[in-house]
Amino acid sequence: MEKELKIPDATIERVALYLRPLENLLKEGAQVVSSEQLADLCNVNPAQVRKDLSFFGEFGVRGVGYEVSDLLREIKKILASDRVWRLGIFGLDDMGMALVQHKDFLKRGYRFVAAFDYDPEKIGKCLPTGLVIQPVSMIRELTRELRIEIGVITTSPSEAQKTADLIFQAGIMAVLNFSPIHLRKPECCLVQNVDFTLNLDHMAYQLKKHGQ
Amino acid sequence: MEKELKIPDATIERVALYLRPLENLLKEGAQVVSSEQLADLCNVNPAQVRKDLSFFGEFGVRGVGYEVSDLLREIKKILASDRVWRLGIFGLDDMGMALVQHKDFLKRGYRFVAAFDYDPEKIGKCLPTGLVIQPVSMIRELTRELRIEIGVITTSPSEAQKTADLIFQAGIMAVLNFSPIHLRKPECCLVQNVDFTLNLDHMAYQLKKHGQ
DNA sequence: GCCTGTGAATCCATTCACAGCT
DNA sequence: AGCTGTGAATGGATTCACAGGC
Repeated sequence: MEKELKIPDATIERVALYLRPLENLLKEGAQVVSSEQLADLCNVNPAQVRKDLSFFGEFGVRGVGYEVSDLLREIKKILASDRVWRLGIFGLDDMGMALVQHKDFLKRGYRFVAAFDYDPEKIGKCLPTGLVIQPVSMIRELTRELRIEIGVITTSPSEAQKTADLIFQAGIMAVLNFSPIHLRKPECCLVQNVDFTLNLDHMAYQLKKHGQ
Repeated sequence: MEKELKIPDATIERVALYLRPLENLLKEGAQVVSSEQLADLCNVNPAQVRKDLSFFGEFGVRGVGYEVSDLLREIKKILASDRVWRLGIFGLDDMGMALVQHKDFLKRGYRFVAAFDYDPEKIGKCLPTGLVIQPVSMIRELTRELRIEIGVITTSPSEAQKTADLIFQAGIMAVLNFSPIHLRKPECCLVQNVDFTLNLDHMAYQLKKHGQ
C-alpha cells in the first residue's frame, strides 16, 4: 500500500541512515533483520524504524522481520540512490582536493565529473582522479556536456555566493555548501550546508554543561 | 531572569548558527540587530530567535532590539565558545590533512594541538602547521600533556571504533567522527557524526521528487 | 510466539498574538 | 510606535500499545 502523502523530512534523513548498517548486514550474510536490530545499529527507537518504513510501503513480514537485500533495494529506490549522481566541485583548495579524492562518495553513488576553480595557477592541472581543473567560466558548457546535477562549493567564503549564482544559472538545481555563509538561492533550488564547527559548538556546550 | 531549565537541543543548534551572521554584523559596524533581521540572515522565524534567546535570559531592549556586540558575547558564553578548545586529530589521510590546516577551526575557537596516525610512514612527519604526527600509542601521555579535550576521527572505517575506544580510555570525552560508521561509546561521552553523503542523499531524494 | 504495521497518545518544537517596556 | 519576552495555540514527530498476519 504505497502512500504518497507527506513524508516527514526527519524520516528521509533516518532512512538514509539505515542504508549503511544494512549494507554491512548484507556483507556479513544476514538474511533478515528486525526493526529492533536495525534500531540498535542506528540508535533510534524500533517503532520509529517501522513507522519510517511504513511511509513507503509494507516491506516486512510479520513475525519475521525485513529481508535485508529487499529492504536495501527498496530504500535505495526511495532515496534515488539506486543510480549514480554526477557532481561538480567548485574550489580546489585542500578541502576540495580531499573531497574529490574521497572514496566514500563514489561508494555511495556520487561521482565527481568536473572540477572548477578561479585560480589561473590551478586551471589545467590534472587531479589524481584524472579530472582536469576547469575555469569557472566554463560552467555552462560543461554542465550540459557532463550532465552535472549537484554542485559542491568549497571556495573561499567571499567567492561562495557568486559561485552559487553561477551554478544555479547553469541549471544545476542543488548545492552542497562547505563555506560558512548562508547562500541566497532561487525558490526552486536546494542547498545543504555542511559546517563541522556547528557540531563542535554543540559538543563544547555539552562538555561545559556536564563537566560541572 | 536566568532559567536553567531544559534547553531544547534544537535551540542550542540554532544559537550556534546565529553566531556567524552576528560576527559579520559586528564587522560591518552594526550597533543593533532586531530578531527579524537576524531571523532573515539565518532563515528562521523571528519569534524563534526571540524564544531561543529568552531561554538564556533577557538580552534585548524592547522597542529597540539586541546590541550586536553584547549578544555576541552572551552567545559565546552560553556555548562555551568564549575560549579555545583543544583538539586532537586521528588519521592523517587527505581529509585529515585538509581539516588540520583548515583555518575555520581556529577562527571559531578550535585548535588542533596533536595529530595521530597508525602508519609508521607518517609518524614523525611535520605538518605545515608545525604539528608532528604521533603514534596513536602515545595518546594517553599526550592527552594529559597537551590537554586534548575533543578527538576528531578521520581514520579508515575499520580503524575508527578502536580509535574511539582509545580516545575515551585516554579521558577525552567528545569525538567528532568523520568515518561512516556508528561508534559505540560510554554513556558519559559525546559523539557527533559528520557524513556529507547523508546531505547528498537528502538532496538526491528531493531532486528526484521534484524533477518529476 | 514473534515481529510488523498503525491508530492513539504523548511529547516536543514552532508559531501566533499580545502584554509590557522604552 | 516599535520590538522584545512569553503564555497559549498549533503543528510535527516520537513513542506506546495492540491488532493483524506469519
